[in-house]
Amino acid sequence: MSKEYSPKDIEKKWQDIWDKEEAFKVGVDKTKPKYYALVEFPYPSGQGLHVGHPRPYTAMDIVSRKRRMQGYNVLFPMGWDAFGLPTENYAIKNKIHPKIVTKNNVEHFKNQLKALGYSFDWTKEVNTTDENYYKWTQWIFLQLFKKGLAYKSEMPINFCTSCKVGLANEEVVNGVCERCGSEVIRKMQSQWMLKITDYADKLIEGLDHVDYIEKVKVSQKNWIGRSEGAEVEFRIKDKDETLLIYTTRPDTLFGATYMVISPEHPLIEKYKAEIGNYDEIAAYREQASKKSDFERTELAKDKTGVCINGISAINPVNNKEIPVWVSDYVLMSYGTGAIMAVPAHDTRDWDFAKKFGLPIIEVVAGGDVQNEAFTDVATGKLCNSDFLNGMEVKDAKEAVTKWLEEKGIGHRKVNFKLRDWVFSRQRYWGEPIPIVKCPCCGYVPLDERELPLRLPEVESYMPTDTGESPLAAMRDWVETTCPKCGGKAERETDTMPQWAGSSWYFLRYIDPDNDKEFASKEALEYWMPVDWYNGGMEHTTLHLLYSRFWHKFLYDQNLVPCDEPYRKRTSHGMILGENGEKMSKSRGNVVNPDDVVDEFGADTLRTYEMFIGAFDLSAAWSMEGVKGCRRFLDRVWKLQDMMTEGDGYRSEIETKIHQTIKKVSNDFEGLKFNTAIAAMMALVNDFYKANSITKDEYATLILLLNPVAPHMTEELWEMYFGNGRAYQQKWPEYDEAKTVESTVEIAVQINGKVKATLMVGLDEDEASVKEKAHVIPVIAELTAGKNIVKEIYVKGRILNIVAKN
RNA sequence: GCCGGUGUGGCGGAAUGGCAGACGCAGCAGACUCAAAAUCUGCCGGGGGCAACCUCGUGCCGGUUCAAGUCCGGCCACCGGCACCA
Repeated sequence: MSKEYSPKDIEKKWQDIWDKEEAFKVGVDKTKPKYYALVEFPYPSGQGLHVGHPRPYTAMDIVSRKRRMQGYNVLFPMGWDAFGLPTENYAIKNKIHPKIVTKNNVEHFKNQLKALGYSFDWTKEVNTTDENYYKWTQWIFLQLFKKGLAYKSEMPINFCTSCKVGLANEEVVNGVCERCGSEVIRKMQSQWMLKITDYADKLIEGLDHVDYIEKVKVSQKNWIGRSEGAEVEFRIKDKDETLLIYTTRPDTLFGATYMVISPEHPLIEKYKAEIGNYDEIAAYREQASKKSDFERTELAKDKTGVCINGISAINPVNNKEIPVWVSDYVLMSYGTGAIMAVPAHDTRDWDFAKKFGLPIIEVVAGGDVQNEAFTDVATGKLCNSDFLNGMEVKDAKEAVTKWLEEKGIGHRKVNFKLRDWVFSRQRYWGEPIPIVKCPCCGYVPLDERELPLRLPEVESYMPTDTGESPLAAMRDWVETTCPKCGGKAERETDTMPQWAGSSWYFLRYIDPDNDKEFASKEALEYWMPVDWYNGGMEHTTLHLLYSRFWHKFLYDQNLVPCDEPYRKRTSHGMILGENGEKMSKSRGNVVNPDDVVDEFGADTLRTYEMFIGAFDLSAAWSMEGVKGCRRFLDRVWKLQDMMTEGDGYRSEIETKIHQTIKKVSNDFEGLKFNTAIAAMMALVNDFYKANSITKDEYATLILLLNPVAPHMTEELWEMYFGNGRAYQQKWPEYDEAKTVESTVEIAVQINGKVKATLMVGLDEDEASVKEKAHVIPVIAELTAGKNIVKEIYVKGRILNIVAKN
């Protein structure tokens, strides 16, 4: 009898061996095909590894290990996205430098990851908070600045009235501060912005050339929100003034019965003197600006507004005079901040018109516009629209746009929902922005040779009362000289957002110790693009979009060899608590991976997380399920007691083995780890039924299972096969011809219902199969005296006899 | 409101339009044991029948097809994201 399977004895042993042998260290090797597998690097929080982390890591570890066995040179790196708020908050609370907090957390995380046996190349480890790393983050920022893609702008920020700090959008939950629950107001502040909107079209277009799961593509496209329409000028009556609007429905121009401008629209101030009810409008604007995000969403349905007295506009298509209103449902930040309102064919305009008794004119026939806005553009023809009458919406849109362009009162225009990226944070624990503000020269970049611009030691990490970064209090750091004129100047005190470091980390992995460039050309040429990147859906419109933007910019500067960074992108589902709810301390349903490893072993945790369900869907944790996976590994372990003297695959199980190799190989690539493991379980069950396994059969099983349960399979390999390590072996191959049985059981149906089964040769001809089927007593009986209308034979699967009375 | 996803046994979940429920969990029975646990073996959707079998069954209603969990049309429920984007 073999000794008992004891993960505790085995797992540490192999982790140490892999370390010592530098088993997964890679370099540029042009004799082999390269494969770059990437998982999102974690934020090293104080809580340590969550049971959700191992799911994507194990998945990509499996792919990496399999690819190595298939002869690829695989880069599978790991690092730390370590700047960020929780660390800073922890530092404030406990008066420990964030650097120390980060160091401790990273150490803890790394130990946990090592205990799970991942085949990361730890020589490529990066940490976004290392000077030698953020030096290059700053360097890329300077390139963006030099190309005019980084600029400073007055922007409203989210300001917590209680904490007195600026908050990122993600930190505002339902209009209140995520940390203290106090009201969040908008406050104007000068912010660094990145012009991601310049890349809006490229970011959409690039999606056509990459293999991302559809969900991700759709989300990114929706987020960028491209729309095609026209800008149209409306004359203001009795003034040498026009009001420019944006519309996606120029075809409905004849239905515009009033106009609406946003409360912040400059027109109001410009004609202050002529507006009869200026005070009323100013009061409305004041009220609108005070609305918190929470109120804005809550009150979204209830339209408010004020008509501007003394100002009216002329609809350019029919010269009709129409009123101009002010309402906060028109946003200054989109389009031109002014719209033409077509209540018959836009639900928001319809709501507004109904509330204020404005006329509703139908211009696309097909609905009942007095009762409901008719917004269907697919059906319906134009009416009440002069030269557009009778046209389809699409044709009318084109015709009227041409007409506007000819008359010089309008033109085609593409708009995006995507806004420029607010890149400033009034925080300590982030990359300092390498810019100096000089009273003579304006914003001046640091000389690249000055990088990295290090974070200074500060007394307090607390943001100041004014909402400035704690760096602002460091006068001796702030006060500097202008790199351009040498005069007195001040450093920028805002830092970069957490998304900065993660926007290019996959490039640094390639050549992490390079002090001349962020990575060498040669290494970039060899490794890029990332072949497969797996990460969370929650990063689709943030990290994933930001990093594509940076990468496209670097490509345009000739600094990287390809325009899209990731060839393939997949996403994993969340791991929920046993009760099906999101794991959280307050719900008391958190599972600690360390405990699972301790009780069952890392291989069991890995197997379970892959077996738990479809990889892209969320799945609830089950301790009973974990036990089942441990049982499976125990059964594989104990197969050693059933080993027979013979080698090769025995004929009675050969087909099953070839089928299993095929299924496991394909399922690993298709992220169907649960069915791959199920197939191996089924094979193991067969060995138990036979109560025997040959050496070669065992070897194949061990290698197939190696990517999932690397420690146990290495141990077994060493015990029985010895020749090198399991991870160094060739991935098992299957013979397509041997994956099919020569005789198969088919179902014989009558009128679609199974009545019997029949063994036939796979290549047996149809006539012979039919003949055999009709001899079956049940079939003969049921078809007796009936008219056989037709018989359908699907090779090796089914014979359906359609019989009628 | 818009976009996306998911609905299959007691549970997690399998099924290129071709025998629904693979594999696992739980449960039941047997073997081993003084006994229990562990392990091994077998059974395991509902209803009916002594039985061989019959019959119903993949959220709901309809359709296409020799054949539908799968395709089409119309709903419902739950989960996630976005949200006055003209």
